[in-house]
Amino acid sequence: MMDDAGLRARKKAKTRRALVEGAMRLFAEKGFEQTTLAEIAASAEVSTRTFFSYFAGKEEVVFFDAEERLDRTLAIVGHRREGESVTQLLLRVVEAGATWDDDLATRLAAERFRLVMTVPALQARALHLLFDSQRRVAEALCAAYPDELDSVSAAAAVGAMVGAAKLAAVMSLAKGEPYEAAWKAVRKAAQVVASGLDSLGRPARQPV
Amino acid sequence: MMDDAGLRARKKAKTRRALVEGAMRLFAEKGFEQTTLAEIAASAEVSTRTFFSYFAGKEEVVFFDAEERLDRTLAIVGHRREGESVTQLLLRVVEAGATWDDDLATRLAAERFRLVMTVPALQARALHLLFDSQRRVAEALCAAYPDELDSVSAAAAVGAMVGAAKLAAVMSLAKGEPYEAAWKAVRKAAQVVASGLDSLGRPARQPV
DNA sequence: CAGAAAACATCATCGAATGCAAAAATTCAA
DNA sequence: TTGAATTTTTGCATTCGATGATGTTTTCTG
Repeated sequence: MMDDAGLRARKKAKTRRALVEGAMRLFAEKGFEQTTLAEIAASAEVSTRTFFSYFAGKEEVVFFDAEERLDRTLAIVGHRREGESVTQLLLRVVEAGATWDDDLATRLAAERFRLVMTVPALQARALHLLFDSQRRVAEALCAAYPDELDSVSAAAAVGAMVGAAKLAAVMSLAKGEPYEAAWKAVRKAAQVVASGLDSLGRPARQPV
Repeated sequence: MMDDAGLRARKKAKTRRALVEGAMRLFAEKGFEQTTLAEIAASAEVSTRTFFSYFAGKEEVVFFDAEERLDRTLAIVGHRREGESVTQLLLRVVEAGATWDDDLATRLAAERFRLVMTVPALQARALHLLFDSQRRVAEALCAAYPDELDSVSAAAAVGAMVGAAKLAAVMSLAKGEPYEAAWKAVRKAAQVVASGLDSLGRPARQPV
């Protein structure tokens, strides 16, 4: 249907935004599980019943931009550069994970991260979303390199890269290190995976 | 406290077992979300309230042996063999994931797998458990190779290996391949990670 | 057997989630 | 502009998972 014209669509987008902002504010103020759906709905001036026509559940609000981000990642994989290797492409995907061009997402990034790290239900939801994304990315990668990758190799590549990046980031941040250090850890992890675990004990290869 | 003697402990173990078996049977018969806690509790002849003193929630029943399996994995990492490389140890851990020595777990393995693949809530829970396990394993690995690994490298290694194995297994099974093929895919994925992603697709290519 | 401790049941409550039908808002065509 | 047609919102009822409080039964210890 029409994408942005129409009062209806605009109002819908506005309500969605209001729900996200209201919910995130409440989560920050009084905690995720302490915030009830009734309160979230009230903060956007809709009924609790209406909430569920925007989000499937309380957790979904926190990941309001997940679909959009996945689409962008799939686009990167789908339009791979000429002569680019699988590894190079995946490193570029990891790198792209750092960029935000969405207002709302940028503003809420820190609070979202804090929530995901502290609320078990959100942690589980985040991992599930990430997992589904990996599957999609692996399929796209397989399609992008039809002559070089079978589906299992593609899955292994994506799983390894994302798995390493994820765990490296979490371990770094769990030690209380700042964002910058965490990103450095992610890049290092990606490099290790790219060049093989066997390179771990040995002197580091020349970084890219 | 005493470990296994005592009527109390035996009865508790028996009840726990009854809850697991009853729940899994009901899940198989009528589906996970169609089964209520009241029914599960009734199948083991306890009150619904008592159920929660055995499991934190309906999903936990399905992963009744998670803790035990993690402990065994940590034991492997903790007692690494003389001269064994990080990669070799991790490959051995992956391999050990295939072994079951628990009656109950063996009998319920197929149904459990089917459930996890089809029920979103269980998928999320499984990923969360796996993630927490990875953190613990990464820490253990770091402790086992204090001279060769920092915590980020250990995290990257574990994340890469587990991530690759997981995604490879799921992709394989999603294609309808049998267990044996899935395990082959897991081993292949582990090998790819061990030798580096760059080894994918192009047999003879200079490292980055 | 008596007292302590653990496990359990009963009762009550809260919140998330869903189905349903009525009401309101928006679109579109005449 | 008016009046359907369609979409969105809402209120209500209900189901179910989860938790707390409290008293009772069962098991353990001496």
